[in-house]
Formats: sequence, C-alpha cells, structure tokens
Amino acid sequence: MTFGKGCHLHLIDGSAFIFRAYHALPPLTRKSDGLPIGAVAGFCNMLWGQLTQNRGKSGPTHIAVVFDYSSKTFRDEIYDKYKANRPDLPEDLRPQFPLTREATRAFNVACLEMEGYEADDIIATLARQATEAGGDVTIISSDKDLMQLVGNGVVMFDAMKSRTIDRDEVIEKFGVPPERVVDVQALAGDSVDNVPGAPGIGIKTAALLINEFGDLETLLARAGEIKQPKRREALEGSADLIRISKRLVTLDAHAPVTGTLDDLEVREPQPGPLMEFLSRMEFRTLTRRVAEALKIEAPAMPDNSLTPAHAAEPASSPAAEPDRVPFLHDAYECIRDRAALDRWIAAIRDAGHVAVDTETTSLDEMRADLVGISLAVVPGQACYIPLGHRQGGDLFAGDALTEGQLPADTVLAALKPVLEDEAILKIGQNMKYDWKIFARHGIRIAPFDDTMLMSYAMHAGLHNHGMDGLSDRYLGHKPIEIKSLLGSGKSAVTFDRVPVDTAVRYAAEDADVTLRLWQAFRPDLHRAQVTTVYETLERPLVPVLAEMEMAGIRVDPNVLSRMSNAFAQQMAGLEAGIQELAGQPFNVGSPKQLGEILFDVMGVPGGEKGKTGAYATGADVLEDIAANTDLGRPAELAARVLDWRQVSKLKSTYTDALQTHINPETGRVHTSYSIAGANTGRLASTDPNLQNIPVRTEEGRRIREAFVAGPGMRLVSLDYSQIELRILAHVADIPALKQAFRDGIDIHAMTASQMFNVPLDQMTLEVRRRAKAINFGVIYGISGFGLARNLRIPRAEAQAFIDTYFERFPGIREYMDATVAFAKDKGFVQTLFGRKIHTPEINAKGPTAGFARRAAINAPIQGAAADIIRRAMIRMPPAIAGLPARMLLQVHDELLFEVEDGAADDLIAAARRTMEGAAHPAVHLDVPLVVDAGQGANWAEAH
DNA sequence: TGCGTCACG
DNA sequence: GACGTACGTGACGCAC
Repeated sequence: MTFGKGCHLHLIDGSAFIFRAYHALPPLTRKSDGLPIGAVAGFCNMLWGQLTQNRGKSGPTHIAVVFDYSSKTFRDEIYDKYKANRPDLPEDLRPQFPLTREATRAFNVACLEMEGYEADDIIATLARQATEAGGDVTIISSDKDLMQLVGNGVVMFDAMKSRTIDRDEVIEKFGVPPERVVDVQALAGDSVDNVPGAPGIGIKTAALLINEFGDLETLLARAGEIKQPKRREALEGSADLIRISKRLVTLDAHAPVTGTLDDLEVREPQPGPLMEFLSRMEFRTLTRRVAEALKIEAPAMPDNSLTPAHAAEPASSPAAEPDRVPFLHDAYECIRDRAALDRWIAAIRDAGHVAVDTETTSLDEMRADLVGISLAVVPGQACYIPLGHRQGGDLFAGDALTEGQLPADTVLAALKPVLEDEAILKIGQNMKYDWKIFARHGIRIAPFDDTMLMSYAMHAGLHNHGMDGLSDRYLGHKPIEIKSLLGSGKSAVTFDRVPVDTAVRYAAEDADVTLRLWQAFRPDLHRAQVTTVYETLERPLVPVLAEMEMAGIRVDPNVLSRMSNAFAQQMAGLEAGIQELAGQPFNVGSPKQLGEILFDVMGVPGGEKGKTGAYATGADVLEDIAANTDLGRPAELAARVLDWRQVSKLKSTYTDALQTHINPETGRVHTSYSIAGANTGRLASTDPNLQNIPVRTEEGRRIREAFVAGPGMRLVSLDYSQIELRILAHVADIPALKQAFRDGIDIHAMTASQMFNVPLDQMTLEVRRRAKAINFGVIYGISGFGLARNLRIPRAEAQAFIDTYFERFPGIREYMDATVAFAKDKGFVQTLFGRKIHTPEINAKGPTAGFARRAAINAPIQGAAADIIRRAMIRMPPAIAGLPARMLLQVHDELLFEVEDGAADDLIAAARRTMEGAAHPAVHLDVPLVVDAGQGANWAEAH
C-alpha cells in the first residue's frame, strides 16, 4: 500500500518508552543469570499494548519505533553545553538499550535511528512526510519537545495516561498554539536539557510575551517596549542565547531519513522469532499472552522466571509492602517435627529465596556450636528450628538436650540441598558468619545475598551496617536485643541456655528482619548504582575470607611464652629503675600518674593537659623530654618509660594475648575480617587483629617469628609496592610521577629531586626522607601543621615544602580541589572501581570540616587500593587452584600464603600475576602495579 | 565505658 | 584572623 490519504502513521518515541518502563517498574532481573531486564519487560508490554489495542479502523496502517542513536547530535555543535546536565545512565539500564531494539524487531516493527539526530527529529521528519502525503499521524509520547508538531493531522498520545494530546492540550500546557511552542521554549529554556533561554523567564512569562508581541523575532526586535525592567534586560542581554535556544528546541523536519513511509507498513509478528526472543528474556506472562493472541503454543519456561526484586509476592499482595506487615512475634513458628520442616522447605522452593540466620553458642565461628536455625520467606512469617537447646539452671538435668527438638543431623541433611541449590537465593545479614557455621557442617551456601554488604555498598560513611541499626533505620522497627536473652557481663549465658519459646521470638525475628531489609535494599542498590561494587567487590569476598579465617595461621605458643617471660623480666627491671628515678613508687602504666610525676613532682616544664585534665604523655612528648639532656633525671626517666611502654605493649597485646587466641583444636589462630568495618573499603581484622603485628622495630619484628608454616610448608608473602602513590599518580594524572613508576625509579628520591633541584645521584637520605613524608602527606590531605609535626621542623618551613610540591606537581592540587568539590556537591566520593564513600560532614563548619575534607581526599586513594587487593583475593583461589597452597592473611597491601615446600616459586609466580593484573579489565591504570615477594619458615623471614 | 596510648598499612 | 589539623584501623590498661 502506498502511503497517502486514509493512512495512519503511529510513531513511537522508543527512548521515552524505555525510561518510563525503567522508572515505573522495580528492577527486575532475568532469573537465569541476573541480567537487568525490567526496562525491556516494560518496553515489550507497552509495545504489545500499542500493537493490540488499536487494531481495526482507528488503528495504524503504518508504524515505527524511533530511538535516539547516541547522545551526540548536531545540537552539540550549536551549543556545547546542550544536555550537559544529564545525569549518567543508571548502570543497570545501559545494557538494556540494545535489547529494546531487538525487541522492536522481534515484534516485526520498523526500528529507526540515525546518527547525529535525536529521535524527535526523525519523528518530525516522518510526521511532515506523512501529512504532506495526506495521511494522519499519532505520536506515542508525552514529551513536551514534540508538542510543536501537533496540528495539521498530527496528534500525540500519552500511552501511560491513555490520553490524546491535541492542539487544545498544547495550548493548555504552553499558553500558545503548537506553532509558537518553540518561541516559548526558547525564552523559558530547559534546565533538564540545559537549554539556556532568558534568565528569570519561565513558561508563563514567555507565553505572555509571545502572545503580546506575536512571535519571538518581533519580541526581540521590540524588547525595548517592555515595561518591566527585569524582563527587558533579560531579553536584551540574552538575545543571542535565546536565538541559540530556539535552534536547539526546534526539531529538524528535514532530517535525511532513508527509506520511505511505505517501508513502515504494519506487519504481523512472525511467531518464531518473537517467541524465541520473549522466552529468551524469560518473560513468562507476556510470552503466554502473545502466544494466545497469535493462537500458537507458548514455549516451555521455568516458573517464576522473573525475580521480582522489590516484593516476594505478586504486586497485588499486601505482603509486597514490606513496612506494612507488622512484626508479630507470636506468629513465628517453632519447627519441632519433620512434617513442618518439609512444609517450610516446599515453601522455600516455591519462592526461590529464603532468609537464613543461625544461632550458636559463640561469636567465634570456629568454636561456636549450632543451637538453632531460623528461616523466613514472606515478611511476617518466619520460623525457628531449635537444635541444640539445653536445660538451664537445673544441676541434675546437666547438659542434656531439651525435649522436642529435631536431630541436628536430620535438619541439616534436609536443608543442605536447599542451601546449596543454585536456583534458591539465600539471604543473610553478615553471611560470612553463617557461611562458616554451615561450612563446618559440610554445607557450602550458594548463591546468597548479604544485607550487611548491600548496606555497606550503598551507605559506607553514613552509618554502620549492623542488623539492629538497619532495622531501626530502614524498617522503623527495633528488634529484640540479644542482651535481653543472654544478659551481659559475668552473668551472661550462651544461647543454648535460652528457653526455646523465648528463642523463637528472637531468632525468627532476625530472619524476618533480614528478609525485609533485603526487599527494601534490592531496588535501592540499583538506584545507587553500586550493584557492580556489591557483586564484584563485596559479595564474592565472603567465601574467600571464610576459607582464610577457617584455615587460620599456625602460631608457636612456645616462642610466644618464652618472649612473654623475657619481657616480664625486662619490664620489672625498667620499672625499678623508673621508680628510683622518680623517687617514689607509682604505676608506670598509668599516664595520669606518670604525668604528675614528670610535670608536678619533677618539675619538667611545658606539660600540656588534655581535655580530661591529665597531662599528655604520648610517645612524642616523652621523646622530646628524653632528647633534652639538660633536664637530667626526667630525661632518663622518659627514655626508660618509652622502653617500658614498648615492651609492655608487645607483651600485653601480642605475646600474651596471641596465646589465648590459639584454637586448641587446630593449633592455629583464626582471625575474623570485617568486610563492612572500614569506610574506605579496607578490611579490618579482629579477635585477634593480625593486621597490626609489629614489624617496624627489631624487637617487635621478632613476634613474627612465632607465626610459622605447618610441617613441610613455607610461608610466602607478597605485597604491593607503593600502591597508594601509584593510584595517586593515576587518578591525579601526574605525568612526572607516572613516568617515574613506569621507569621503576625510587619515587621518593624522584620527588625530592624535583622539589629541591638535587640530582638523583647526589640525593641525601635526609632530603629523601622529607620528600617521602610529603608524598604520604599528600595522600592524607596534607597540611603545613601536620607535616611540620611529622618532620619536626618549623611550620613555615613545612608550608614552604608543600608550596614547592604543588608548584612542581600542579595536578595534585587540582585533584584535591576537584575531589572536595565533588564531595560537597554529591555528598560522597568514589574510587576508580565505583565504590562510594559518603562524606556527610563535608559541608560542616569548624575543625570538623578539616577532618572531612582530608578524609574525602584520602578515601578514593585508600579505597582504590583496597578495591584492587579485593579483586586479587577474589581471583586468587582459582588462580592457585592447582598448587598445594592457600591464602591465610591480608594486611591491606600484603597477602600471606602457606604453601608446601618446593611449590613456593610457582605460587609466587601465580599470585604475583593475579595481584599485578588485579585492576584489569575494569580499570586500565597508567602505571604498572608491582608486587614484591618473600618466603621463609616464619612470617619474619617471609616478609 | 571513655580515654590515652600504640601497633599496623 | 583564629580555629584545629596529617588518612584508615583494633586492642590494651587505667580511671571513672
């Protein structure tokens, strides 16, 4: 059919469809692989609706979906800031664009786009061609930019509101008829598209002026007649910008569209390709509907294909409103028989997901015994399975298990297939804990989500990520506190002593809360654009860390106890000497008493009191006193206290405490890493902290000799060389620093050479030391005061160094300023890998602002380094899978391994490759990452 | 429980 | 012009 009178062309604004679909729907994902697919689903539904509802005489004879080709168009040539304000595309939307093109073709509908032109221009051109040929046009869109086309056989149709937009509607919206709409838009401008317009003039005023003067050119020519001075000045001062604005908003009805209108004739969908596409997308309902309409059989598909991210239940169910369901503790079920357990397992399989929580006898997963398991599938409905509750208080009952509990083995055997089922998502709060508990029972949980880590990815820097806090903040519900069950302090009991009835209310609530948090966080994760961070940097780390913690590191208690004894003697000797110098006995470990002895009794000048009224007696203060030999006895005393403190620290924190952390079953120390502890993305090690084992002094380093490899094994240590400075060189884009790293030269010496004009071969250690301090200072958000204190030089001198540094490397200051400006604007900073660190205090007043500013400067650098080693750790198990080796510890830029004798070199090669390539392919650094390696029988030798 | 101190990167 | 200041952690002992 040749296009002409009686023909009706429908032009669908495809880009508008996509955005509306994206924002109208929760972030659905394809079940088989998690591909974000919500916008495609909405797009297909809307397109199908368009194709079906208008069949018959009022329906289209010709149809096309029109897309924007890319963000770059001829309008960018007219005005370089056009659409410059547009926020970045959500990361889960971008991959859906090509799929919507594919969908359009699958429905056998013409799909148009053209380089250099917006969809609106193509629509304008086709509408002109169609009306010139005598046909009618309906534009399926509600975009105000298309309203200039209305009239002369062209109407618009708002598909969301099922409302036709004709000439009257346009007049209602703009105050002028369609042919004058561009004049109004030119004057009013558009903040969304960054069309400048005239300052202070909105649509109302613009319409008023156009109606008074007739059209834009007349208005501009006679602007002098306008009475209101502000309007007059706005027009006279911005005439050029207004004319540019008009060119920006005027659609090009003569775009070089290829093909003819005849190509757009409505065609029946081809069942084959359409069914293939819809079933590949796993759109279950739409596939069925389309199949029915085409009178063909729908292809088979698994149930619940789409994973609704926001609601466990269909949208019509009240359960879809997570915060509306009250917490009813009496409604929680206690599972005491096999039938009830099987009922729950069936419900879990039906839903495809389950929130899980374990109750145990200890926070130390390596010593904890399983006491019970709670599950939740639907908000408000949760259960608790008691397994290991014991009689409390009754001497005669002793350790006997209470009646009416299913055997733990039976329950674990029944749950194992569910917990390991690839098709069932397990949801937990701090999953590493439960993962380890189950791992000790031979169950490896997968796949899983972790609400603590979701919160961390979204909210780092804003608040902590513990369950009680998250529940209070995001669900408006304060869960039962564990303290109310166990008590605190000396009288605290373990969870197995809690009566089952009480335990049900507490434990099931935890699963309930976790499930609701997950439902609340899922869509937010996409909106905050941290899905990739969560999925690549947080979640996969859980099993990796769990394995490392379970492996533990062998610590030789004999070495430690010998050292403890030696330290004790040393301390006693020092203590006697100190008290003799003081002339009286006192507690050397009390800063308060020491301060009084030094400054009041012995009369050392210059004592400074802190906020508690006590004298400051930190190492820097004591060092100053010790160095001042004029003082005599007090200097000697200060020097001995410094020695005493060092020994005391080593004994109490390391040689004594570490012994108590040796697990009697494994003979090893099992630290626990918190993934969501440090705001910057770094891990934190606790119970014990194995990230601060001494290394800087000779005496301290000997403690590392107690960390030994198992029999027939060696320890291997690999650490990133200068990783934070390398990241700084990359992100601040400093050519001299980048070149130095590429050439492999001493970075601190290079800095010194550039700053002080000293050739590298004449560099003194002192000059290099200063440059090193400045390099670190930069990473920390340098200040003259801080550098002066660190280098113990006058403040003016330190400031001069900093000034020189910024002169030689001007990019550093630009980076710092840009980072702080970004933080002030957005409230967070970001690493190269997309990790967000919030900076809520950045706009504060007073000293707080200084802290926030420096933290904001440091966070992207420290955070990127943390991201890189996380990536390396996640890839490490497969990278060393063939080797008799395992990863034991992470110390921010170092990984420590245990490997069988003879395989150390192979391990070093594999691990080094993984670490040096860890930024790829997400980020291509302008500087190489370099990893140093060492090996030995103990950690001191390996480091 | 808060603070001062000090161990690490 | 004064304020205060290097970034990020965890564990210990003392004093309340």
